[in-house]
Amino acid sequence: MTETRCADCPLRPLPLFLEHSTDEVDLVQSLKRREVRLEADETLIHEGQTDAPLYTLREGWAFRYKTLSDGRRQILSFLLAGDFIGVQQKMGDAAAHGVDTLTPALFCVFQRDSLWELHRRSPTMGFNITWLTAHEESLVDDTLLSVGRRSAEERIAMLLILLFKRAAALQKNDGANGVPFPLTQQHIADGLGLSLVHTNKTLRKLERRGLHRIADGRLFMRDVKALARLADLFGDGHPPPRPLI
Amino acid sequence: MTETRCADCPLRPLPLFLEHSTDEVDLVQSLKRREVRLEADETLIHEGQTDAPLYTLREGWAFRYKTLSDGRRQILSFLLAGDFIGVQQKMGDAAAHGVDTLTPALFCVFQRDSLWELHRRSPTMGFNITWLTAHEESLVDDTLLSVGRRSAEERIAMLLILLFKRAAALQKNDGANGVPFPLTQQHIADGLGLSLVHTNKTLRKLERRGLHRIADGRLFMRDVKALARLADLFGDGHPPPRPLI
DNA sequence: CGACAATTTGAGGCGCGTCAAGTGCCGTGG
DNA sequence: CCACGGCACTTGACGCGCCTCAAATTGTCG
Repeated sequence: MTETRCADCPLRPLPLFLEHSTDEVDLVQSLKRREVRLEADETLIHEGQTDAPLYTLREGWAFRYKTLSDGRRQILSFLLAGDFIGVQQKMGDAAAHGVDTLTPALFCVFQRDSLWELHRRSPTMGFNITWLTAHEESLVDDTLLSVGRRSAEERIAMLLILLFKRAAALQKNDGANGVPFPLTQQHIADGLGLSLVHTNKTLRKLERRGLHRIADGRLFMRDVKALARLADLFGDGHPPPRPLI
Repeated sequence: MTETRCADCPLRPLPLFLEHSTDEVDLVQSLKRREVRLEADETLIHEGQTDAPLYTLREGWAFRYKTLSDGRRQILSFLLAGDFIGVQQKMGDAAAHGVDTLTPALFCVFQRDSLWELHRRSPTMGFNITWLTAHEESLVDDTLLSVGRRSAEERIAMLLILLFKRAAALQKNDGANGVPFPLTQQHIADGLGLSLVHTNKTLRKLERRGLHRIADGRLFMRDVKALARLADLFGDGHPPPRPLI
């Protein structure tokens, strides 16, 4: 099976992504080692694994998570095409979190020290990476605000809005026909610090009120205004990220 | 009042911090604009403020937070000497979170675009910054796990351990005589997604069990083992960060 | 000594967790 | 073809952890 060259990366044309010089693309190409393809519900990085490489997510959905020793799990963030994976742990260090797929997914693999190489050979790309990393943190900040201070209804409204925006930005039609939504209610619960049962009851309540609809693995927004009001979003949440490549 | 030169920065000798070439220190010095000194309970960055500069925290304690429109507040992370502030927002963007002081504090101020300048002129420092940023995120990850999945007792045990370690790393004596602890119970509550009242009751329970003691603005660890067991820390939590300069 | 903030404690209630069952939708195999 | 098991989703009953309300206590500073 032949691998995609970075120059032909299907993500590049998306309006979301930055333009890069051919030099920059060549640099990234030279650092890329291989690709990995996983099915849904497989794990890319085990919690506590050492020396995990760096990845970018090319296709599909995944998520980062941590678990306590008795099995309680917290999902830290959801990963969509274009996201960066694994910057968090310093070389030689144990991974602080696991990464599992939600759908079949394709990852580009980079050696751990190519992070340094990238900085050295292209400060521009290096700068973009720190910005991307900072943006990732601000997503976690948002989730922390939700989990710490929002009610179950508010948390779910927030999650739906944010995921819808991110997913819609990756497709042509701006989500008018809904967006793919591969999460189970268990994932939603673990992402929001709720129990499965309460998540179900709250989702149904919002759906019965006509705020949204989830069916056949797709999410449809029925009343974004009402959801945004619930989530206490004044403006429009976050501007979309501008990932590398 | 005369300002400290970076070469004489009192933080540099601490074992926690990386060594840097004189070139690197000179570079940082050239980017530094000025210093700001605040009292306790003042705000350095307002939520939603645009074009906030970059800061490093030289002395004192502070914290990052977000609030909902009805006043509910979530503290995202606590800031100690050596921490970096403000990488999160892209230039020209509104600050996604506020920053307040807990104690009198001293900040070094950098222009917003010196982040780019630093990357361009010293890839090494640029690399360190992305790593620092990633480390900051992993702290937030930890808090998110606590707030989402730990009980009140467990959350407080976790917070005490982590703050104790960070504070102890900044002083000579390894915390045998306690460490400074300027948080009020309201700060603890807002950092852990708890109410003030419940925070108080839980703190007292742990204190009566002899696990810790807070008095006169200092924190003493009485039974770290028990606290670590409560917090479900197998190893020793996180390795200390290696900030710039 | 009075004002005010931080801490402490009690009483009562609600949101969300846990337990338990049931439904619907597959995919597999007899 | 239907029986079957498994998984996601759904719903009800009940209990507990944490929230809210209220008030007292302590310490600090003018």
